[in-house]
Amino acid sequence: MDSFADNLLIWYDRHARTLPWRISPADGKLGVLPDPYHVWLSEVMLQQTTVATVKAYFEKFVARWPSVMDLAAAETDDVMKEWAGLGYYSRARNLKACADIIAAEHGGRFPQTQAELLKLPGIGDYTSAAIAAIAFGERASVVDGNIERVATRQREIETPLPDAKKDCRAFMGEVTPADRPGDFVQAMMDLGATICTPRNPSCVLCPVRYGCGAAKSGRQVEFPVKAPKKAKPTRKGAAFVAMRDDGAVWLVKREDKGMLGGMAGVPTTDWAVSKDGATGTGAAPLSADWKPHGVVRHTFTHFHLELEVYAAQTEPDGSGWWVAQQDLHGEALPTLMKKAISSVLPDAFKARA
DNA sequence: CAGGCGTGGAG
DNA sequence: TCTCCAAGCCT
Repeated sequence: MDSFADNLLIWYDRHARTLPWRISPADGKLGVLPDPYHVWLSEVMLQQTTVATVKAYFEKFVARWPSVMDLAAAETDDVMKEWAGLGYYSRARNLKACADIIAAEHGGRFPQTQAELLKLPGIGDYTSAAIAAIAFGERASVVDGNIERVATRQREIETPLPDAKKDCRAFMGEVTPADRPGDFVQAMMDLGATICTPRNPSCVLCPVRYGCGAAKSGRQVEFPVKAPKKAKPTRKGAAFVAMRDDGAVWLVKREDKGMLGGMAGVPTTDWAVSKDGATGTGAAPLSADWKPHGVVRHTFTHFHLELEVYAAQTEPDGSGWWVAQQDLHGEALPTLMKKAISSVLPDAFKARA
């Protein structure tokens, strides 16, 4: 009894993180699997998003929609409002679409195999395997960023990501136990998050250090090897904060496709497409005495944005709605939009009593 | 299949 | 300030 899995699970039973969507070894419910709804919701939120950020969102969602049937009965706009600030907004639309399918076609119960889960919107290779393993005990092949790091270090896999992913999957196929596969993948992720970290890994505390090729050679931080990144271009655009006499702000709903799709915001130029220069009040959605309020800088995954913000007292026409300043926090406003509005109205999103 | 798609924290 | 990046998915 000295396998990779044994060593890792012994460590996990002592050091597992306590997380709101998880049944921890510390809960004393050995063998009890967590609610698939909780696993699914947390896994979708955790896609490219930190645990620290997700916790509060997860708690809010579960409090408001305790089951997948509740989420299916919700309005999409309300889901977008609760998701605001979490990013990657297509996840929220897919989340709702997935809940609708589970309610309508699966009687409110999640499919129990990776293959079936994979068919659902917003559930890909990783998430389907994670739900199957954690919620249903399937010995599925789970590979996420943490596991890629652990695997490439264990085996000193020199192939750059993402090509190394199949080697990582092979590694997981070798080490994943038939017993407790869900705990095992969570243990791998906890190890990657707390011990086998990108920088300054704590190898001296690692339960699987003796089998680790990179620890032996001292090349831990050289793995995983990644393809070089492309430089981010800088794009420019303009945003228009239209205000009514009573201070209310004019919002519009953005198109479902593209940047910040389906979210609310102030009117902007088409900065998602324009490479540059589409700024200035000439591009304003309506003519008014626009006053410049400086530039908001924001960085997305693949470009930097310099957004010139203009403000005016004006009555826009077209589709949109007025929102009193004290109600702005309840709208589906992405962080960029909160920044733009705050540059004109510094107190708009200040903490409320 | 390479690129689109957010955000906030760490170093 | 800037770079990296955190439990990826979709097209």
